[in-house]
Amino acid sequence: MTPKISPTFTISDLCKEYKVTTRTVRHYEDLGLLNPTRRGQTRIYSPSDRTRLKLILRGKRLGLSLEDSRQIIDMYEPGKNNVQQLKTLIEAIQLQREKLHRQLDDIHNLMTDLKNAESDCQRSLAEISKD
Amino acid sequence: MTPKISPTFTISDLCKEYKVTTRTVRHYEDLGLLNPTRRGQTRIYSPSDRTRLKLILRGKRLGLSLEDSRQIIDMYEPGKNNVQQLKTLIEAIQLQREKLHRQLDDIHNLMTDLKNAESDCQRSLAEISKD
DNA sequence: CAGCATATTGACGTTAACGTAAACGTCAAT
DNA sequence: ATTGACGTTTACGTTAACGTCAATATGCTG
Repeated sequence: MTPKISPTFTISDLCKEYKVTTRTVRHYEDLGLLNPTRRGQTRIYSPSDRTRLKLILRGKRLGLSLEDSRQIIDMYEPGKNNVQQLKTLIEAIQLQREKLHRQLDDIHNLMTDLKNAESDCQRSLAEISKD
Repeated sequence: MTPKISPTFTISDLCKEYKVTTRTVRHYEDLGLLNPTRRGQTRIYSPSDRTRLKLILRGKRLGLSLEDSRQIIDMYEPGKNNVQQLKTLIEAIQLQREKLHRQLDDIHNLMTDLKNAESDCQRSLAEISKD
């Protein structure tokens, strides 16, 4: 078995891929959201680091704070063996899910509103072109 | 026909209803998102003001900036007669709708992730209780 | 090996969205 | 006439999430 060698990324690799600045990526590291290894003093990012970054940015698009994202990402790694911790974690997950449900509602409503607004505009345009 | 008299609200009425502080509501006014009338120097809010506040808060839950919300709310009032303005407005509306579609995608993915995370937790719990 | 791109670490600056505190007006009830 | 409960303006403070330098190191490339 040839030991699968996973690819690595430089900071600018990730920055180009996700359209963020190096400052942003380093900032996420300051907050403990990313933990790249080092070659010398240069940061080396693993595929898992890359995924975490992707998840952070998804969180941002949903209006989550970086702190929120950090917690959510931590939910994916059930390193917690303690029963109580597991139960607490499940509760936290369910809370997040409920929040997402509400957000789905909001989006649906806003989409409807915008659809109507657009229809109104179209109608106005049609009116105008009638002369 | 008795002229329908619409209800009015004080600042604290709205604050209680939507769980925000007076500072927040006044802040929205500073930014031009609300325009209450005055009785003396006291703010009087109309049902329409109330609706606008509700829309602003919905925007916030979706991660919109106040500036974004202001623009979106303006989209509902097509006071724009000019053809070019209407076309520009329609484009803006469509952009917002695309963004919402992306957000729907993000939410769906995040929901799936959380569902899986929860399943993992449940399984771990089941494992533990097997002794 | 010189040069240039790319990396690093500070450290101060900025913007959005309020918080917080002071100092004051208003009105109804005691 | 004083006491609350609510309202107002003004203004400085705070937090999150980076931006923007500056000074310095590292590493490939001709």
